[in-house]
Amino acid sequence: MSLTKLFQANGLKSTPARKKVYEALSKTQYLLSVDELYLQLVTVDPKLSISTVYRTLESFRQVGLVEANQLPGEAVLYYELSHEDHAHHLICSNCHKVIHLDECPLHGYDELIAKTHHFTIQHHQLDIYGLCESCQSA
Amino acid sequence: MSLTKLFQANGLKSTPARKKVYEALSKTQYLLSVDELYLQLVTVDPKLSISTVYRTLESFRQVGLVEANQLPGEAVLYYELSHEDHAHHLICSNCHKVIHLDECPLHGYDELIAKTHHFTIQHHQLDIYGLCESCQSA
DNA sequence: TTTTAATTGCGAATGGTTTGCATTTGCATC
DNA sequence: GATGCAAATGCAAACCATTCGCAATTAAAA
Repeated sequence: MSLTKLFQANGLKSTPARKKVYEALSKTQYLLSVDELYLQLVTVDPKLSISTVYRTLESFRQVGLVEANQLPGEAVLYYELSHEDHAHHLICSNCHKVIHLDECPLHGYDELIAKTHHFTIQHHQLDIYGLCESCQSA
Repeated sequence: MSLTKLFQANGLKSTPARKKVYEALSKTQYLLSVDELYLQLVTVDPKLSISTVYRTLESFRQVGLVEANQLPGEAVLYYELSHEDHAHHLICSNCHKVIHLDECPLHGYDELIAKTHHFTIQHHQLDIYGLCESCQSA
């Protein structure tokens, strides 16, 4: 499916800025902040506005194309394309390289815990932080 | 151990503001934002500055007395007293009531995953979100 | 091609957090 | 208990990531 069709299928107009943002996210194995994304894209399109990057990511997020992640101790959000069934991550604290876990290590244990405490569970968040192979060497 | 001694043991002077912040955190079962904490304390001490609340929490955090939590979709941090061995939470999305899990549901499975992907693990984050009993009724 | 609503760029506004600085306050020492 | 000094505080200003208003541009349906 072309990007244009993907966007239109989600009720979004296909624009150069949106294509660039999507392509940048699809090519990286790292979580990217708005700033990182903007700095990377503005070199190609000097009149790109950072507002557009914010708005594009928010549009994408609303239709489920991207996901926003908060990293411990950092104020900014880090974005990645959505990967269904890949809710959990192995994240390099240093370079923000991310590996998607294709299985939830909890295996429903969260629901058991919630029930014990009379909670109605909505969702859970699990991320594992460490150093990736390259960052260990450096 | 008195609060004064607790603070001094951590290299912090014992001040009224710090006692108030600590007491407020020790009495609640909810995660509290800086603002919530400030609004609560300023009624007792009208000339308390919100800067002091920020600085107090940051001092506490640095010596490990409190922990800061980010809630999904919220920009502000939520604080609680540190509970050793209670790294994971059951958090009510509505009222921010928190229940501390006294066991890690991963049981070291995170290290196994990390090893598989050549990551050196540093830490992980696991929080379960839902509605507490009171918020389910309401 | 025309029309219309969505998108963009730009700059200003926002809001949570931090900082500078003068004042106050713990608390160690006398 | 009085004194001295570094730490803590209050206040206002600064900061900075993010959002917003608005006019100009552009995608895409008619």
